Amino acid sequence: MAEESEVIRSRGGTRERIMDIAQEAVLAKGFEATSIDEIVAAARITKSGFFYHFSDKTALARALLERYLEQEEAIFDDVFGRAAELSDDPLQILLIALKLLAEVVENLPNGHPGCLVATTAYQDRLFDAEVRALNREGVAAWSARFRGHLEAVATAHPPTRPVNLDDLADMVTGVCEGGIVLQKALDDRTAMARQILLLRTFIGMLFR
Amino acid sequence: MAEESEVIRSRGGTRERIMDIAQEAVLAKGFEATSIDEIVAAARITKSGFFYHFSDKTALARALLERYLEQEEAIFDDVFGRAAELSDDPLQILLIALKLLAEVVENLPNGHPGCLVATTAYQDRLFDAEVRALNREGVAAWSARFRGHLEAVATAHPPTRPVNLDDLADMVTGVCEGGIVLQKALDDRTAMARQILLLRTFIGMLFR
DNA sequence: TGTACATCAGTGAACGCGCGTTCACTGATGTAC
DNA sequence: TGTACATCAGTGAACGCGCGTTCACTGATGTAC
Repeated sequence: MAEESEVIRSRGGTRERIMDIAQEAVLAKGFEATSIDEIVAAARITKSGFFYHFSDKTALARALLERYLEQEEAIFDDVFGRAAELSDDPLQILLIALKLLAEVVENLPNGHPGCLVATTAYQDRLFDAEVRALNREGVAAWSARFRGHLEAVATAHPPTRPVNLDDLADMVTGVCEGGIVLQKALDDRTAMARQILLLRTFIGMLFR
Repeated sequence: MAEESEVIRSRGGTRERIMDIAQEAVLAKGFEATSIDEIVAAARITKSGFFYHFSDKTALARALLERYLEQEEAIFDDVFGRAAELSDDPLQILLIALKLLAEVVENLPNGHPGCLVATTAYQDRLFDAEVRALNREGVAAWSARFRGHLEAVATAHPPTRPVNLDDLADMVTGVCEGGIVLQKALDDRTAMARQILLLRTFIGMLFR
């Protein structure tokens, strides 16, 4: 019975497995409270095995954040890409993309597990300038993307009230971040999707 | 020269000083990364002095969160109280209150230092059911307050589009939380106030 | 007003455990000739 | 096809430091009679 849990060398997958386990723990307890011991126990390797993949614990933090930012970019590419196939109007594309985004986060198994950008921001004294810069640039890239779409929308449909498009672009990120905090604090896995849909309603009102 | 830093027993103020120091550190590094050693060094007492005021470290977490929730309630009492003196119309009261709230957070010395509810939510596996319940009830109380105001607004000024008032009430909290994350991640101390003012614009549009 | 006792707000020394990190080593797979 | 060597993906044992917590004690202030 102990034999069935024999070691299966998962060729090349160990690093990703370490990161998956670490990310889940970091989003639930914070970075410092997540020990290498608990990670390697869950990953079924030894501590030295961890240090083969990461030179030290801060290298894990950097790798986690880099991977997370790439994954989020991929999600945004996906929803805006699918939206662009369904309409030619910039406003419709944005509204469809926000609807798709709400669906994506709603359909995650246990709701959105948390944003690594937010935990990093709330623990930034733990990290060096490089990680903080990565976090800043990650959020700035999201805002730049949304800002681009919003400019196209505003050109085709002048807003009914004067608004700062930079602030509105930031609000897309902000409502997502706030939605996740609500979700975690209220223990309500639907909060984030509902917040995104409400922002969508406001954007729909503004540009018509 | 070493003599001038003599011990001044700050009658009764030590506990508050411990909590001020701890809160600043918790909002910048997380709870577990904030050591009792560093707190007592900054507070100029010994470790045993800390344990005179708090039975253990989790008692500090609970006290911090309780105090924070009370302080936030006081701020909301203040802005809605001042707003109610300036108008009789529910919509105007809400819009004035949001403007005052934006001013309050903008005028904090270094911007809003961070929300303890958000850090707690992002580290909830560190805490027991009591602290998690406190956090949930704190956010629920904010939403209930906003929801009350929104009902009065909706009665006097029917919304121009169908919206769920519960979601909108949550959004006031959510935009604040998201604004703080943006502020920290982008290192831009004005982000939170601008997000609140943008939400105010949307609310103004919705009820007219 | 004086004395006895209680409470307040801490001090100082010690504790064991868990943490991140290092280092010499290993067995399986890949590559060159 | 066989052999030599290099690289990959780890293992196992040990390290010292910092962490939260405990415990016996203390000196100043407050209260009862």
